[in-house]
Amino acid sequence: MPDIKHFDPDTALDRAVTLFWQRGTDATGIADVVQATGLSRSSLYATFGGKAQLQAAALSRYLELRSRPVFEALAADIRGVPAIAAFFERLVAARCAGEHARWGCLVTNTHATASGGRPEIREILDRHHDALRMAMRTALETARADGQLRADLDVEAAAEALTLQAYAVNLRSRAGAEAAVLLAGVRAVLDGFTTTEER
Amino acid sequence: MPDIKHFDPDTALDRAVTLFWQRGTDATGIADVVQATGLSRSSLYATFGGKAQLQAAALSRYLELRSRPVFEALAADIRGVPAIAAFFERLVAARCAGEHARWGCLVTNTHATASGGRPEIREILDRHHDALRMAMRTALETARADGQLRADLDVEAAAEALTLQAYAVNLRSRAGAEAAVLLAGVRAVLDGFTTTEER
DNA sequence: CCTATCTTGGAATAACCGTTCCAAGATAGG
DNA sequence: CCTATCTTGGAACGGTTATTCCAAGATAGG
Repeated sequence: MPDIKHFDPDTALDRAVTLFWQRGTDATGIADVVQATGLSRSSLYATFGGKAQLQAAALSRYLELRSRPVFEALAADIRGVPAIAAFFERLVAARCAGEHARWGCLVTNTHATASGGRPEIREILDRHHDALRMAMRTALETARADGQLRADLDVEAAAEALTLQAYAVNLRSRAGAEAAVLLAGVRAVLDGFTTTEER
Repeated sequence: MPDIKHFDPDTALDRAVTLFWQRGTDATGIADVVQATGLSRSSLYATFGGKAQLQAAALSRYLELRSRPVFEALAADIRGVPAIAAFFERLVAARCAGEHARWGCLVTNTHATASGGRPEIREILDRHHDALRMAMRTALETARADGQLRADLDVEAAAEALTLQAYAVNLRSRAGAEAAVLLAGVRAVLDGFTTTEER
């Protein structure tokens, strides 16, 4: 009996993700979302229920659609250290050039915002952090099994360090940092983890 | 002949710094600054000239008063790698406990905000980045002269890497990261830079 | 003491924020 | 085709935003 939605919620959510990602969540108004999606305020509120929930949904969708696949590719890459290097090369490239250049990472950006303190948002930030850290750990363990790593390296700590390094790359790229500089920094960390023979 | 100011501009600016640092610049309204400083809107605008300029002044003051002294202490510390380790230990301690716990770093936070794109703000961010990187480089060169570093370490790249690591510590601490985890990550990076005999 | 000149307090303003509401429109089962 | 039920467009709302303005007050040189 009832009417059905005249639009695709996921498509609309993707538009919101783009806005929040590029301009910043706090700087993006509902009016901007209305204009970008083409749908009305009524439909927006009926579907997502307010800006806070829309932000949480957008952040979660960014994590699952933008971050997760890359993390899974890293964890599945059996090359070890070269897999991690490739991850960072593609990360830096995406952050400094192309369609999303200088946008940073929506999750990383959210860390510094006021909304980053809300429990529901915080939970997504932690989920993102754990996902990346675990992927790094898997890649490092593969590298260890292949004898690519220093014997005394703490894999757990190294995974955390690389995850932190990725956050900083996201952050600094938004402020215009050069790709070569970011890559050199990442490589310095990675080189410190590998065996002398590997270098 | 004219009247003089009935307040100390620097004291008022410090109050603004505290607000921007804790709550976030975008989330802090002029009304909040008025209340925290105790002075009126007229005096605020006559002295600082609008929120954008107030933000730039506050960010610059944070850099000179909060960051710069710590950077200079790092550069002046002749211990080398232990000096860098001490820098990070105090950083993590300050970010996770005490008066400013979970506030992050005002400069780091600003990277992710919309205002971080404005040229005047961007210039301060770069100034901060260069200051920390140079301090790291000086400490690393001291360490190198003392034979504490791996022979093939690129000091320039290592300084960038440590600077990036500091940003990530600032960022993640605001989201509630544990001090021990952050320290372990930092130590993993630092251990990778030192000679095997030092470990 | 007087007056030119700045500072100060606080009201006023216009734009914008997220959110709500309701009449009109669209849909699909009966 | 009819109708119950949801969706949609768009106006409206109260609150907050940064900013401006002006009369009243304070200051210090003459």
